[in-house]
Amino acid sequence: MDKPINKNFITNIIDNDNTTNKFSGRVHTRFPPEPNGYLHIGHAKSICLNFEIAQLYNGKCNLRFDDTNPEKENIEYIESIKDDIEWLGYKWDSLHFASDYFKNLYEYAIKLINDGYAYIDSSTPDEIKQQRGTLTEPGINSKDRDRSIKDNLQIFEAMKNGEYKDGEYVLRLKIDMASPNINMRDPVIYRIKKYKHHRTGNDWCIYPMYDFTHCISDAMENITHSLCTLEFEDHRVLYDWIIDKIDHDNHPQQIEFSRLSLEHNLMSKRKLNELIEKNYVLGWDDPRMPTISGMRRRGYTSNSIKDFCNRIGITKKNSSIEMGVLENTIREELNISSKRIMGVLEPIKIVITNYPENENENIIVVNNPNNLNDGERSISISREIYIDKNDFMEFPEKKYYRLSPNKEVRLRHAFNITCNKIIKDEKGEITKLECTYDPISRDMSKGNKVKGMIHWVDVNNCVNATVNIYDRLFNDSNPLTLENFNKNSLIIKNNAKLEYNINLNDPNSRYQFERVGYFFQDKNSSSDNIIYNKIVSLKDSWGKNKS
RNA sequence: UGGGCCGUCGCCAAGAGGUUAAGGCAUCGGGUUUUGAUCCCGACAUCGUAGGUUCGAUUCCUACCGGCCCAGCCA
Repeated sequence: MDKPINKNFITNIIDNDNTTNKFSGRVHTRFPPEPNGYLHIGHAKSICLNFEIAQLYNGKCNLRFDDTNPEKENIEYIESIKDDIEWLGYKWDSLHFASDYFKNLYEYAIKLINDGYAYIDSSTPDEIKQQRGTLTEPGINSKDRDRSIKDNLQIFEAMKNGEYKDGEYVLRLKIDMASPNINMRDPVIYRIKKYKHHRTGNDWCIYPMYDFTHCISDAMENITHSLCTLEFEDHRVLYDWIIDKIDHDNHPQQIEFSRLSLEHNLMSKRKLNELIEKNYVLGWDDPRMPTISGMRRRGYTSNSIKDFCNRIGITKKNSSIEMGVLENTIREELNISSKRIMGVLEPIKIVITNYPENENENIIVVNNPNNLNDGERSISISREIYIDKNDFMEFPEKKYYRLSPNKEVRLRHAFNITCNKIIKDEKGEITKLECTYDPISRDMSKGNKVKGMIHWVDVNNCVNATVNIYDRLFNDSNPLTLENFNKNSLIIKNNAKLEYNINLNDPNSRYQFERVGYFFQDKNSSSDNIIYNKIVSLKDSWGKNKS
């Protein structure tokens, strides 16, 4: 997707800012993740927005880790986030950590104390909660609200020096306990937390909170447009209040847009982590996960993810995107870019009784009928082949036009066969089919016209593989808990037979297994355990009508 | 019930006083095609409701209705 980002209400705001010269024509965004989990497709929406906007306006986009809560954050997450952004194909203009600003933040806090805009509170968390009031009732002032500036300064410094225990004191802004906006009721901006930080070690035992940190970090980085999700709308007045009170000359504009939600998925780092902890999935990069790393492992391309983000748009409306939009995006790309091969997921053996033994023939076929530049390959067929179990029905339902007893069907790229005999084991399971082929039908124009065409693989010229078939993570379109987990979200086909032309040494190539779907080699695939993951099915208007 | 937002086709989403109310996904027809795929053609909304302003409103105003967010020393 090299086309530019679609215009949206945010680009409209920027266009307007540019005409009024609000930021002298500058556009500088940032993507500010907290390193407390892996990035998911919802983050991709934000990443694309921020980076694409910077690109569109010849501006800049920073990557800044919002690492103000050492208890939840770690280096593994930082590395994975950088890795995912790079994989998406974006380059940040500069890399920052909120923790780099701890000193500045501390100094700004002192300024606010000096100016009478912040005070030290010794209230307990419970007292603070009580005094905050409710949605409909105003809060009441803390007993410490009028502590002297001198005392505030002295205690704040002692807090920093580690002289108090966790929770003993906090620094709060002095705004308005009666504000209808609860965020303005003297928010806590510093807490004591004697916890080793992944970057600053034990340098600090007080840590600034989001509301105080984020706006100042934006201002310091010269950000112009601070894009965030809807739940921060109520925080914008506080954001503006702080920038005004510290009197910073760069006052970024916070603009909120709605989060992405994808049907049949969860988009909460906490719950995704729970899926891992409770062994519903194998890890952050499990191909079923809506994480960037999971989708990458499954076989989604970075372009398809960017294209998807562009298609869904940016608004302030809460919305939920159907899986079909995502699936169609990757299908559209892969239809053009991926070579076709044949692959049988659940094999049934067919013996073509009138085909000579110990012989085989090679057939030249195009790699991608929708992209002839992909060239041709040679496939092999002989007396014994495999076809997929669901391409045969002993008692065919109406309009089933694949293989069934005494019916003729065409083998893709080869010739027509007719099923003459079903061979079953003692349990009644079909083990083999005996068919005859019509030599004349090698020439399509000469054989019988048949409606059905199925894929197959030569028994003597194929590779064994395990194929993972994925389905939606949750059955419910809007899962709220893990209870609705789809137990069939992973079905392992461990006896698949793939056409020998598949290039096992090229882990980056994606294939269409004809009539089935698009597949990608799993990262754990090896020469003695070949594993492919289904990225997405082909559309199937027949199967769909049945279920 | 305080405050902040949102409401255009099944799902997204343009449009901002006069438009045939874009486009994508989905769906339904039909045509190519021996991948039930792709591709191509066609069908598919009067804009949450009710009033008002106006020659004229999805676009402005008012009131309702419906939905989301906020009472962490999380972000």
